[in-house]
Amino acid sequence: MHYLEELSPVQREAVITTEGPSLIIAGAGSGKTRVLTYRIAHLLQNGATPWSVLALTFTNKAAKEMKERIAKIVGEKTSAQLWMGTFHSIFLRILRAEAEHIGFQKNFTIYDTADSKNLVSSIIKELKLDNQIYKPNDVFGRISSAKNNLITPAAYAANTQLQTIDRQQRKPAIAQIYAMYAQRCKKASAMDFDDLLLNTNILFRDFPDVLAKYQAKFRFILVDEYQDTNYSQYLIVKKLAAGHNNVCVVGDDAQSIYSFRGAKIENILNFKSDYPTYKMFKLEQNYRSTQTIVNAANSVIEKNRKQIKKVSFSANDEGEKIRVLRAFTDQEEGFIVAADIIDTIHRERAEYQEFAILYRTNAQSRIFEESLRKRNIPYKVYGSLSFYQRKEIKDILAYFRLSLNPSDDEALKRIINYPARGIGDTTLSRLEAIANAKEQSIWQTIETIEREPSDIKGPAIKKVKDFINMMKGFTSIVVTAEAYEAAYAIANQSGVLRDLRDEKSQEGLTRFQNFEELLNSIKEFTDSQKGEGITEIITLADYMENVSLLTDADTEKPEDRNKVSIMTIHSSKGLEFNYTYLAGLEEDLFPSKMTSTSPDELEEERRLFYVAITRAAKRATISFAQMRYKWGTATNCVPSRFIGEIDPMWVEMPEDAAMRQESFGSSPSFSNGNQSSSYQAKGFTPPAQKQPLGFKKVSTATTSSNSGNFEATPPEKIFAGAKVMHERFGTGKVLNVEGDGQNRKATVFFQSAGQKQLLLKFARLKVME
DNA sequence: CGAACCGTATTTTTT
DNA sequence: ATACGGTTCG
Repeated sequence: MHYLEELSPVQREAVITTEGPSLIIAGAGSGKTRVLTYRIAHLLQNGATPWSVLALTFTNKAAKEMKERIAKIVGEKTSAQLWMGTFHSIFLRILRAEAEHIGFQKNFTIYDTADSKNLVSSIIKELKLDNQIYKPNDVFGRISSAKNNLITPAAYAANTQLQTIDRQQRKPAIAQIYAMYAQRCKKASAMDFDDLLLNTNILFRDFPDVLAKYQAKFRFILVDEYQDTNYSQYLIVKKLAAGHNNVCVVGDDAQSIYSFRGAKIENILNFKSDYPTYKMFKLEQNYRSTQTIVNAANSVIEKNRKQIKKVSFSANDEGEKIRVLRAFTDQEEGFIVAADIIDTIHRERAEYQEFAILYRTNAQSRIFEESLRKRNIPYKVYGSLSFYQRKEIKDILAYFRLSLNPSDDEALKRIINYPARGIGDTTLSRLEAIANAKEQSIWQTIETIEREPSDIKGPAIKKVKDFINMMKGFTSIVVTAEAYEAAYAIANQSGVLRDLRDEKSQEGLTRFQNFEELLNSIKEFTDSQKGEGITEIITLADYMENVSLLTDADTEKPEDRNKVSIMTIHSSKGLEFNYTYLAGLEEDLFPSKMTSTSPDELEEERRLFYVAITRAAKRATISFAQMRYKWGTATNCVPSRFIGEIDPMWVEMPEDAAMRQESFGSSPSFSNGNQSSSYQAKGFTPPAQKQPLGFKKVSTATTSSNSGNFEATPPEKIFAGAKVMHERFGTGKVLNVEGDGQNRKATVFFQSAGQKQLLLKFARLKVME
């Protein structure tokens, strides 16, 4: 029972109180994972069977980490039988088992966010709605949040409140789009992420005996990060917990940062009323960070209204003050951080893996990648473009998906003409129209195409038939062959393999390597399954089930160990580093521009800031830039209000600008002198404009080939009344110019084309003398 | 039908 | 800056 001795008195109580509802409020760095793992280990050692324990997490990473730690205590055989995983993966497993109850086939596909958005997009197009008003992103967001609140299409249409909002926003058709979306998913035998939770709720609501079965099965339920559950997840837990009433939730209201995807902080705040017999355990000691860091974080989070009172404290060293670094530009910020990492490594004998650079938006990663690369610092970017979201990977996975589920329209649309086989948009949209009219999948439509009169021509029919026949070969391979064999055969026979191999560019090579990596991962998967004593053939279906919910850092490789981590604050949650750099602390960036209007959202940003600060064990460093490129244009920045919200007692503010100039001798580059005044005020002279006035080369950012080079006049030289020449429209006269900086627009009258409005940044205009 | 090209929107966070 | 959608041309 030695493990109990490694725990503080409160932690121990939280571990051994296994009966009844428990609420564990776990502040940052309070040993939450340790308590959860020991609690599970304790359950198992006191007679609970592993399959009666349900442990729900938010990320695969958290689940994996916990599994490994439990395996060390109770052995891998036992831990492998736990029902431990993300909400999505656990209920996917249950939904597959119970699919027929709710009218789905066992082999249903999972639409990822991209598939979902594509589908929404095509419905908007089909309804001939203006996609400026009905932005697919927005609409999908509405659908998603409806689902997370368990509002079905019918309920949505009947809900006067929602209807009023939609009408006010001039989007009355959302209910209809939602209904069509749901119907299309069903037809394609597909569920999106939100459906996994929604359909679980439907299953439990409509089939009491199924619910009873799982209630009886799961004697002990544990939920990690309870503050981040949405209504749908909350209700699933509540229903299951009604069986044995042994539910243990762990969370920290101060770290609730996912309300944008429907998380309800109220779920943790109201736990006491949902489970009146609950016991509460407050883990208030922070074992991770210095006193300074904990105190600084507390001084910020105090400013939030909604919270459970607790005193987070640290008994570690007092530590150093939080440093604030000021940079002139975003580039300099990258330079400073890289220099400081090198400095710290030399001075404190630190290792790369002890460092993390955290930021608000993924767009900020690039600058740090560049600055670290320049200094030869190894780094790993987390959660940027996930491996599984790369085009080449999605393409080949689409083949697998379609082979397993011919109804999967999104997969079919993706690959019917990849590699190119002469099936164009016209043919595809005609097929789609027929499929929609007959409420069947595109695959079915193609199979029965000759029997119907249609405006699809003979040659086109032959091509789609060939495609289907090829796919039919794959559908039979898929059920009999080993996953790897099937995958290889499909890649080979479909022509994808050749297409990737033929690509000669550097980019193409990377794509081919990614493809190889995918095949390797399939191989690894089958091998590892066999290692676990599974003797049947491991098919591609088995692999796909695993892969569909994998997203980011699940594919961690050993060579990534000793590297600096670069990631968003969101993905840093739950992690810790000795040294952290929190970058881009500027108004409109952090707090984000989108949130600064509503107080609730601002509180969430503040919690996000709290999460960021508390990632550091030894030293936290904050930085901001005074000028940053946004959307390709230079913008002046104001330091974030959050810097001022930290009690000054724990902060070391930047030194004088004059000093800094000596220590950071880089000369930041400027696109133009527009912002020069603020630099000169600090005694800094921007470099002279390199760009000579007059004509300059413009290479459009949109095409990789520079074939379109054209002598053009810089925007500054365009003024009302000037005669100009345009590559396509010929000569014209400028009527007026409006806007500023790079966003200047000119209205030009061309003899050939009439009046045109041109964004000067892109327009290829030449002033005629 | 497909490549080349232009213009616009994008950038808040993710299972 | 870049990704994507839409349009035009071969």
